Amino acid sequence: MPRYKAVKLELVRVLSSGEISADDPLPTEKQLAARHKVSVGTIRRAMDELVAEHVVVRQQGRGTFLAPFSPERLLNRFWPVFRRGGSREIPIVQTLRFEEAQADAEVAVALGIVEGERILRIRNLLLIDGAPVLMDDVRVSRAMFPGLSEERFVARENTMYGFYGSEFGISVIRVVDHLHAVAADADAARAFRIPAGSALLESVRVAYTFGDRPVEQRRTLIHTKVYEYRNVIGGELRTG
Amino acid sequence: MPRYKAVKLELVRVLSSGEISADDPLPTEKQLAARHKVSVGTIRRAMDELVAEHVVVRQQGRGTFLAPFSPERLLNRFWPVFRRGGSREIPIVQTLRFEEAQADAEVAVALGIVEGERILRIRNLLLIDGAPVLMDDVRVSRAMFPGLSEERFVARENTMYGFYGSEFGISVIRVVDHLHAVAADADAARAFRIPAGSALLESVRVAYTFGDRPVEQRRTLIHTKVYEYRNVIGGELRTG
DNA sequence: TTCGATTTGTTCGTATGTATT
DNA sequence: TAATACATACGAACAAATCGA
Repeated sequence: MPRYKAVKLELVRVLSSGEISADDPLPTEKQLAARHKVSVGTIRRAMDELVAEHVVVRQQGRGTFLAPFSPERLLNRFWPVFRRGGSREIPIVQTLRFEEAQADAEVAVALGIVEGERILRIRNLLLIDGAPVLMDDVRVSRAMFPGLSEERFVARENTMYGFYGSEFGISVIRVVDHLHAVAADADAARAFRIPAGSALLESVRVAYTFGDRPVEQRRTLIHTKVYEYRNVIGGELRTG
Repeated sequence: MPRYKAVKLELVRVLSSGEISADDPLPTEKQLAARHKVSVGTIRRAMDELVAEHVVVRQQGRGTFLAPFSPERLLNRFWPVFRRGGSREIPIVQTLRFEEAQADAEVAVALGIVEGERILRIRNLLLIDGAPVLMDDVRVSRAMFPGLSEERFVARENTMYGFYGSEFGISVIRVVDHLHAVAADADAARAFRIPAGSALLESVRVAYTFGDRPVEQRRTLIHTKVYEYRNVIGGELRTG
């Protein structure tokens, strides 16, 4: 394995340990080079990959920081819902349910826990311009979020992933969405004020943190009459 | 603008001109460095970005090549349809219609042409394991594909994007999918052998080549009973 | 098969520029 | 202003893969 890969792995290990607060910088290039006994160029090579993967951000003159948990960045990265033909809009979240439960077989597999283990189940309704557009059903391992209560959850001033990060030191770095079209059941029909049987977009998502560790499983129903799920493949290229 | 960016732009310009055949390598680092009067390291910096963007591939000892039009690579990159909970499967394509038409307002905007301009309209049914899973409606500018006939199209031994590349020198490098849930109309119901009104996943895609030039607009209906559209955000990170 | 030339991959070190504190 | 930290650029050396003589 090349040295820059080894350095990168070690950096990720440190970042995922939660020892680095979101606000203070990592050691400088020179310090890291000395510590790992490699040249500054090798540190840069490792850092360049971490930047490309949105794990860290670097600022000239300031330093290198863990990618921030700001709503702006997280929405931009993990919120693929847009007004049809238009831009992203910020939803208002209503928490409908917040309860403890036990993991069934499917959730247990998704979260990498054992069946019957305690989980939290959170249901949210998301409104844009007063109209219900999304309905969320989130399941997380109870053990991964000690001390999380409904009060703290609804009092958060951040996105859910930002909340995971700032309050529990858990960085969501990757999500996998499985998309299907489904017919609205009675619950969904009522929530979206549409006839039962209407077509809805269903997203079953698993979010991961470092080391491929699952953080949450989330089932989302999206009313795509006015909004849509937008996916860009190859969005990196910006060569006029 | 940094010099490596300028070099990169120039490289993209050359690659998009179609002068580089898919099989022969670009000039070597040393040659490019001499030609652009920069160091080899600067050439590498530009190349690294092009590799990250899947525009070129590099092989130690061989050289640098335009990203190949192989079905393997293109399916892996631009085909997000998987068996539910399973892996990607290769569909069989039936071309149902191949005809000339005129661009309506929506297509004209998507393809960056003027309303009424001649287009090709291609409808395909895609089957996996004998079952119809997708229905495609593809629209491309007639002028962009001179000499394209139904015979050549159905005789192709490649994916459509591979065909664009190998026969017309057009590299698809980015696609934007707009996903909605819709109710099956009579046409779709018949094709998929499902009741009219069933929920289907609709993808409206625009594919782009270099310089943000649109290549095709494609409306796809997906029967997500057994298959699904899968989207990974942050798939770059592979740090155990 | 072996060998040598070619080409990219990795690592090092240095110098200079630019943004931040 | 001065010190700090990242950004850009250059050059050099060696390693590893490829290919043809």
